[in-house]
Amino acid sequence: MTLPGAILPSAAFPGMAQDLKDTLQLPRTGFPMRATLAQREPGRVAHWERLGLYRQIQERRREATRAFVLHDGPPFTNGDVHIGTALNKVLKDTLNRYKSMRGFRTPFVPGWDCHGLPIEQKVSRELQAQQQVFSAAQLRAKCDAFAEGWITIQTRQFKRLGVLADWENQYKTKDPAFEADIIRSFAAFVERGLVYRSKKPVFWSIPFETALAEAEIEYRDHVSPSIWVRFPVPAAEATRLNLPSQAPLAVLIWTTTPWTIPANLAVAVHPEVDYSVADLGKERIIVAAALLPAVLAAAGFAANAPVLRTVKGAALAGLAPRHPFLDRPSPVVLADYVTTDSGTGCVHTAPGHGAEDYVTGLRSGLEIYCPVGNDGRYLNDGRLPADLVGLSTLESPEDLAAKRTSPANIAILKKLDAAGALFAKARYNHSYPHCWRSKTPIVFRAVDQWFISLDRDGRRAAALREIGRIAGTEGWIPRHGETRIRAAVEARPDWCVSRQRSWGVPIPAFFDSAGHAFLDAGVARAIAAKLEDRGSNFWFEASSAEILDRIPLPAGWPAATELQRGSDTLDVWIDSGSSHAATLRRGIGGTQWPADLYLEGSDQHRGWFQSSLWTSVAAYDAAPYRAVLTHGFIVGKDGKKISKSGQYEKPPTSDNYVGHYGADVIRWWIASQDFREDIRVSDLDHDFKNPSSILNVVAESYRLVRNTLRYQLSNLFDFDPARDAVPHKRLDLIDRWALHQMAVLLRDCTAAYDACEFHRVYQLCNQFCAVTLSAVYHDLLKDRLYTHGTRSVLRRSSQTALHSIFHTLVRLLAPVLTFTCDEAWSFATTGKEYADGSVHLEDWPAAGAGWLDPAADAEVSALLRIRAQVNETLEPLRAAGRIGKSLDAAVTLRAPRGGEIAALLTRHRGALAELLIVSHVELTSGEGETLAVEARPCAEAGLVRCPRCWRWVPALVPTPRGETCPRCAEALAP
RNA sequence: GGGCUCAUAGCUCAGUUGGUUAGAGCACGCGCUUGAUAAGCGCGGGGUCGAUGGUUCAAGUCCAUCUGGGCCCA
Repeated sequence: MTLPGAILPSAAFPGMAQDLKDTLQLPRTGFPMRATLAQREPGRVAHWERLGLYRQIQERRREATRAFVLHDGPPFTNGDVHIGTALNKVLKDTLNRYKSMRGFRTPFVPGWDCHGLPIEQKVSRELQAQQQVFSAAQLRAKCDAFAEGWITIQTRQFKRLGVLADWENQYKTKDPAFEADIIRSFAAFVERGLVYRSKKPVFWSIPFETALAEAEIEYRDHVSPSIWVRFPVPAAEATRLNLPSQAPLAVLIWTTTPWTIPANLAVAVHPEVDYSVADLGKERIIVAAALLPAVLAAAGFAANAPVLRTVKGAALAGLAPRHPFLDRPSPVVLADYVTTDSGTGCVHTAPGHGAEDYVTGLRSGLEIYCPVGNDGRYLNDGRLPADLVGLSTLESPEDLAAKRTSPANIAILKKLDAAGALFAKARYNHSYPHCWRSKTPIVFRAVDQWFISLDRDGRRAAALREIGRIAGTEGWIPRHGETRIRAAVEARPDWCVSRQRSWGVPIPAFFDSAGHAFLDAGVARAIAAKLEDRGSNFWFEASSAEILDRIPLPAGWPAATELQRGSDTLDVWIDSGSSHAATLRRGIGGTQWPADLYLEGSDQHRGWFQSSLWTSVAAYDAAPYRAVLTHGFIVGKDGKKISKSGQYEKPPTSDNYVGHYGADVIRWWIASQDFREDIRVSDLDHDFKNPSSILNVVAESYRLVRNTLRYQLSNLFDFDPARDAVPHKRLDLIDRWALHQMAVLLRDCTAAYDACEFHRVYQLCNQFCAVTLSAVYHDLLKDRLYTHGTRSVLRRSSQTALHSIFHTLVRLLAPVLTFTCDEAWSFATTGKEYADGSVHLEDWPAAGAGWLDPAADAEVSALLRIRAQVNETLEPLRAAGRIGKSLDAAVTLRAPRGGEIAALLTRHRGALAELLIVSHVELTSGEGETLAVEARPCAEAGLVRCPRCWRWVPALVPTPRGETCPRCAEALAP
């Protein structure tokens, strides 16, 4: 029936073609090509929960000699898991899974950071909106419920990402036992004598008598008195610094908060700025040269006052002008933040009333002086004039409505005027911070705070020593992490740990009626034990006597009944910084101290890495981690940050990304980029349909890998390794080559995992699947897998290799593609979607004996270079429509006579057609220097096409199912 | 403004101690296949290596300055 030289159109003989097709060993698998991850992954999450996969993995490594403890940094419990948080958790999960497969015991206890202002503020705003009056304990209960709600949600979102963790033993900073350990961490600082009391300025709401956080501030337009004030320079002082002394001389300052003048302790100037001594006739003033005209204009002077001297600010340092109405000097100090944008260039400095003033005060050894009480009134501290005592700095809503300034301001203006110090005054419109609840202007005032000294008892030196020790074992990854934390630790001022908040861990301090503070490590520990038992609300609800009941008080303490408990809470950085003590030290969930690794964003050099280091160095004189690995931040496709909400229609939450792409694609994306630098992501709006967007490219790559696994699975449907495996020595050359490539990939990927360079795993595997397997190995294997009979040794040889490669690859990728690999592994081992086992319970793959085969690699690599040349030759034929698939071509290879290529080709004469995926190869020799390739359609070479295997052969032979090539006839034989 | 850090094809990454015409995968374009088929194969185009200046016989690689990002401070 077959006409020689003609392509058999299968459509003309559909029955027969179908008949023959049925004799092929075509791929078979239930593993779906379409992943539909977003729909199907939740099923596997539930499956893993049923299996208790985390427990099973821990159980399997229970006796492991090596442990890998990755200590989880707690995310804040006030919203959905952000894509950046997802990145962090997935990196941890990937590493844990890898280490577990490598044989490590990998307990992973997840944690939650529950306390803090953002939650307290959100909750109190809600209560406020409901017009509810609430106690601290009530507010705390609401905050607790709020945090708990988000823990539930975030847990689900983390699980959805495929993160495995010991959720039963998770730690929460709000748990009583954890809170107790926070207090014990604090007690360790107390024990070393590091905790002291000092003042620091805070935003203060007078009506509520409370400190405010930045987030509780609203900026509103406000009219303030703007005043220029003389600080007279005594003649002797002027002479001392070689300034004109013949007429009255004054340093001129400018301020919009007259009420802070009584707290003035210095005048700050910039060392590099030029200052003029201007002669106004009756007096001389010192101001920044650049601001002289503006100052003169403000006071109604002509702009042409003669300048007697110009000096750098640095030359004024140490000059001691007098306070305008108090009997004390106000020395000139230097400060870099002084500008000549406004004012006089001579900055009124009250360390108790301003952030920069405070820093300058600390640096210059000034007192942090604040003569204003909680109620906003001047205190009777024996240093203020009697007529000021009791005056309020508050501008009430009535004052504001009447555009009246505060009683304190009015009094100060009068006082300055009376003292002859008021050079000029004006009304000043500006944006000024107001309390979000009372809508009144806040004041900045220093209040007593608890501080931790970082230098006493050699703690800073100890921290730096630990940083160096970790660097010595290459523990800072990347290496410049050391520079960063070292700079942070070296530069950090003493740690202000008290907060005037409710939603936090109470500072176990007491006060007598005179306001003296009492703090003791032993008492603190006893209170920790009590709160561990009764919950920390006990502190807020009970009396001091109840709190201190049966707690022995140290010598020198008043009776408990005379004490009042403090109301401050601890800085939340102490909370999370105590996590190593509250979990690792206690061996929660099988963990141990110190951690092998902390893995967080690089911002934590100044945050958690540092706070953990301080608490640990205080308590144990050692760092709580052996190594610290940091990742960068997620940025948009333009390289700019995406964290600002509102930029996108859909917020960049983990669920939004997972819902579109599936967790495995997100995990594949996370693996694809070098996370030590910025990590780019496409958005969910404009980029969703763009095939070139980052996530769509990654999704495409995912499909490639998935199909590669599917090809292997589907061609192993009739392969039983116990029955059909071919010993390695008897494997066909191309199969040995493939196993060699697999062994190399395994070696390289293992090294990449060990170095936490997942992007190399991505690149290597992508390349391996796309080129080594799909384009080369899998493509040329189709002929023997589909058309050789089940008795074919070559087919079994290839299946042996495919089986090994599949089981290696699926485990190699399991730490990253957790869902897909488990699914593929399940189909491979049971033929079903879900199995009782899991790829995640398997060991890390090992290359079989003989897999590394450089000889086979060299041979096949050389042949593949020839294949590339053949493909190039074939392309014009295809373009001209003379051939379709490469199997339609007959090729002549003319190698240089007696050369290496000729020898190579001769050695593999029998395998060339299959390797090149052509029907016929003819070897000849020629004189040229290089290999010459010629190709023509098989039809023109007098060959006929076998309707079964589609190869062109010299002649067909009859079979019961029609004519086929001799090889197919043999395959069809019973 | 300061500390740390990054910059190689449209995207993600390689580029060893400076040494041939700077590579890969994906994406893109043009074909093929229809027995991996919402798959697979082939071929191809595409980069003044952020900019400028310098060191050198030779610079993506070393140095300086600048520009533009990121994190942390101020």
